Amino acid sequence: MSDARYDPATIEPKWQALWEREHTWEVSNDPGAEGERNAYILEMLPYPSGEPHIGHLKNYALGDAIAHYRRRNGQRVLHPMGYDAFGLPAENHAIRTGEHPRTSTEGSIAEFQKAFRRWGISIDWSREISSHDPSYYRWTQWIFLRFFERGLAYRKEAAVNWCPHDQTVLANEQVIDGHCERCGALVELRQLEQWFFKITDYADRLLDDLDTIHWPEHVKAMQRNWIGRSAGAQVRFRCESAQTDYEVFTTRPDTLFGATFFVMAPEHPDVIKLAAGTEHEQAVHEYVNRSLTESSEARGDADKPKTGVPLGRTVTNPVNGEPLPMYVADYVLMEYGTGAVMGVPAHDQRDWEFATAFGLPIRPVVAPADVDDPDIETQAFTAHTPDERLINSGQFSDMDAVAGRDAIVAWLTERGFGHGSVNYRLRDWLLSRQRYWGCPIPVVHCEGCGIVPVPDDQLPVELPDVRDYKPRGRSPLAAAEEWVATTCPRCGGPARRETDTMDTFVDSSWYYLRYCDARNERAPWDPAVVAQWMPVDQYIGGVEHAILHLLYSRFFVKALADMDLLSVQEPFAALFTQGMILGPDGHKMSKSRGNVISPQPIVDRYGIDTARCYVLSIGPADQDAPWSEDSLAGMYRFLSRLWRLGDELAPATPDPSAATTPDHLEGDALTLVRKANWAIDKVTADVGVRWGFHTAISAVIELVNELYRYPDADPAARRFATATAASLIFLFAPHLGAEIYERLTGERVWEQPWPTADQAMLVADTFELVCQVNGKVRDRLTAPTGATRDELEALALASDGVKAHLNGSQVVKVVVVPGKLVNVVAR
RNA sequence: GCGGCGGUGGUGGAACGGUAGACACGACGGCCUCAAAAGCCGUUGGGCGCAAGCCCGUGCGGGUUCGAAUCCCGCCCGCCGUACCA
Repeated sequence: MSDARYDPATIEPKWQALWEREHTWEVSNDPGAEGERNAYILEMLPYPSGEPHIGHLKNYALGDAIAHYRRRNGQRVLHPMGYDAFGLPAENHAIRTGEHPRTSTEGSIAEFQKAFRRWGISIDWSREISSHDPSYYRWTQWIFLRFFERGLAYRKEAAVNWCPHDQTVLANEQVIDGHCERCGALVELRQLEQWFFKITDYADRLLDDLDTIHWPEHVKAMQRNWIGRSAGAQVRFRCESAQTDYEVFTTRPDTLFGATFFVMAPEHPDVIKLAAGTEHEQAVHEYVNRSLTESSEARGDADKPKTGVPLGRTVTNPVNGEPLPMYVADYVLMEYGTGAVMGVPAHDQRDWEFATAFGLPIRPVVAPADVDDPDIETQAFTAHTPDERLINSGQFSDMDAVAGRDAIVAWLTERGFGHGSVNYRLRDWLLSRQRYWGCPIPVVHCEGCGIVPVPDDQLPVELPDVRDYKPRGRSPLAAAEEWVATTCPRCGGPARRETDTMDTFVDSSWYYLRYCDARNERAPWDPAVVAQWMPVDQYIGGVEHAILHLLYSRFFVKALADMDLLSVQEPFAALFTQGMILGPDGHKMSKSRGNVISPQPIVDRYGIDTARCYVLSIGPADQDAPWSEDSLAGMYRFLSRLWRLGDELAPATPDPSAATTPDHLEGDALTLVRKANWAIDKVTADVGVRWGFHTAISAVIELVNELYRYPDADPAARRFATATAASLIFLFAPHLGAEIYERLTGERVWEQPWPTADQAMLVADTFELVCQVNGKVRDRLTAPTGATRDELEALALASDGVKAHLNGSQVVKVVVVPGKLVNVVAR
């Protein structure tokens, strides 16, 4: 056995230099050869802040394994890289240190570039992009203008989430439990004019098309919840004294006869007006003011007792003419539905609590089958039971609840009191930010013309340099007077530039399109080129982007497809969400916990191949798993064992036939070649079908263990088995795989087709027959592979173990699974 | 509440109706060595037994099946997402 040492520090740079020199991983946009298939493998682009961490390593090791696997299966693989370079962390760093965000960001990008090369990731560097580069954000602005032209980007004043710490507005998606996603500050509501994308226009398509993509169920579920489609009806209630109609949205039009009151949100514009002149005017004022100053977190607490104040007026229930007292209460939200609800305390828990607190009548109108009255003593009856029917509902009484609902909606529609309707939880995407380090919004404000888009030929609107990055409630850009002051492209008069910048999620909503045609200077992309690659065949990233990035990107693609700029409806045909690598203590890595493992020292000590194999071997790739230094060392030990085999078996002149099965096999040589074919079969299924990277690596370990078990087997068989191990491990340890494969065969492993298992080698002449009595294993025999059911049954019945356990009892039945086992059922 | 995922040795995990615990880590023992490191070879779910072997074991309780970690029903626990969404 070889006693030379596996030294990744000499092997790895050698191959990296070769791949770099030969541009090995670049693909052109020229159509491939006949029969060649294109594949687009993409990992989520990194946000360049500081240095890459261990999560990046796992992400790119995973994507790289897939990319290599697809290439060797004959596909032309697009595997690019870029940077999501705008954003708050760099800007906050600038506020602290005065260093320009561009300087720190580009420093960080350099770290990532270095790391990706040191990690040997097979990237097509000719397509590299960064979102902060004017040659990129020029097209972000161009896309914004296309959205603007179609009314998909618009300005409106609305109650928006305001982070007092970061001094900027936030999208709904960026508010977590009432706190800022970035800094954790308690978010306030402010009435401000802001830019929005009309993502709500796409709610139905975003929901329906989830059925067309191969994404993890939990991610689809999150998106469904977030879109929050509910079907119901819009119903109009007349307030005679105010001469106004108020509409409500309800998912339960079947309970309309059970309405006993009517509630409006404190933010509802008519609340103050309605109370004016009534005895409740003062109380309503106070209540509304209190609600508006309360944090969204405190107000959103569902356990909070119901509060409210009467408005001193009534509305009329259209189905029965009953007057319903009106209230203002903070459990009604202005943002959802119409900002007003009908109170049906018998069938809605919140209404039940409100009615109980205010002594309002609770009238059941839906009853389960065979029950006269539902139990509403301690809570609302909200369950949907089979065959439930309407009661106390005028002409609709005794109807089946589902039929009754439709009948009531039809009745309302006929008389103009309402109609069926659908509501969404999804709101439009608030995209403007009062911050510096982002893509400028390419419009100007002209006194005469209003909002005027910057013409395409004047793009990009470049981000000016400023001295002070500190947010002061308006964008730091507003201080760049010379930049702000401009002329109106329409009338030529004086105008001011928009000083808000875009949410960085805008930048990352289309980057995967730019990769396809990254150097195009006339357009963001050529639709014909994009059509070659899109959609992304396999997207890989963290589950933290399940809603934001993945929903926004889907919206972008649909909107761009509607403009005939794309021919696909979905950006990512398949998605894989990798699990986190936790600290050695089993907790999420964090500086404050002091459990952060940094990749660089690991790579220096063991080499990147060990690190890559390790992060893919700790468990199923979509699951979280803790870091273990010991297991990492174990992986190094395994790669060393493989390397020593290669070193020992490498002939003076490499022989390409080492990669093919030797002839005339018997004994240990046959065992080894069988094991090699078993490993090919196993790794192919694990990587190609099941995404079982950890079991794939285990299979190669088994193959190597087998080689150590038979050190005296025929060298040709050992070379074949070792070359096979190198060929398979190449997906995860590309440098070592290439090194050993070349030393044994003289060939470049990445230019070799993915190996195919020889079916004849997957079955042996004999197998171990498991003999059970009543389902319990009682014996194991060696049986010939082709044995018939009868032969197997006879073998089993004759075995000592079976006979000992039958011990006189009667055989009722014998189940035979050919090639596997015999189960004798006895009584 | 709702939605999604999960519960298997000391640890990470295998087994996708057919031998529970592959593979790895850790631990223990051995070989090599003056010694150590490295490496190599064993043993390693629990209990009883000198042994052959037997019994018990996949969160809990039922069920389907010749056979269940796996499928079905009912619980318990954990994680993730979301939540006064009418």
